[in-house]
Amino acid sequence: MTEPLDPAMFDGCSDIDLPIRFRNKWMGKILLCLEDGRRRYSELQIPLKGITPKVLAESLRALERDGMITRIAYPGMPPRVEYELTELGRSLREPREVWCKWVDAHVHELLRARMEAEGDLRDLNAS
Amino acid sequence: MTEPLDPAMFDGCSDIDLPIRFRNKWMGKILLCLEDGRRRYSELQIPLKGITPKVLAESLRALERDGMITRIAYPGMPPRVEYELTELGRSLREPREVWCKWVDAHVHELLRARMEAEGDLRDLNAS
DNA sequence: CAGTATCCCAGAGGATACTG
DNA sequence: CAGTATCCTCTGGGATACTG
Repeated sequence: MTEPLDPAMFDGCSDIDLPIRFRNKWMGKILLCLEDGRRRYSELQIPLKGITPKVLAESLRALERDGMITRIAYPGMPPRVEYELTELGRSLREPREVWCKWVDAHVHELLRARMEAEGDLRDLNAS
Repeated sequence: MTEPLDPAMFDGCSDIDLPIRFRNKWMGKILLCLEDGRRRYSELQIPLKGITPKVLAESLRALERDGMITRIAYPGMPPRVEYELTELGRSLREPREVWCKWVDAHVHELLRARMEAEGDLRDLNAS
């Protein structure tokens, strides 16, 4: 039989808890957008449909603080700023791709499960 | 040079957007707790230090709706309920481990980056 | 034991307008 | 162009008490 769970199971185990910053809605997309080269602020806004300037700026600052990206500002008018992945930021590619592969492979099961759950709810409401 | 970013970059690309449910604070830990066997509700509360019954119940319902776990209720008094990973739930192990390995390998760089950022802030405040 | 039922709050994220 | 500044909403998650 399975052993009892250790109360200290996660002590010193930052592995699971740390990625709070990656629970950010846009992080994954921003990182992906930067994966094939430097991008300007305004360039990022295009594929990131719906992101507001405030949220994009905040997300970029957070990624910068975490050492995931570098901000490169060119002096002059009009301003020109580019963002680029650091080595650390680039190293995220592998885990992200593994995750994406999982989703590709299982998204249908997941959606089906959710739809069945919805169906059950409808049944309940109907009764 | 890098090509312009496609405005429709994420169209039909659920890969990045879908895991909203996994942005849940406790999902990773719950899944991990279930990884080596069935667990009772009360057993889960122990390593998940600090989780409230409401949040644990909500998380379990969500995981169930997504087809990640199964709820097994034994009739009788006092009640006894066990949770178990489904095949789908078990398949999450690999991506989770890849992610954990990334954190293990890079947590120091991340923490150092954050501390440096803090330092910069202090410098600013001091000036 | 395995949960609900209530109430509450911080903070993530959005809308809009403005600026060096 | 590359952001700030404000204001606002919403909901994930916590605290506490109660129950079949």
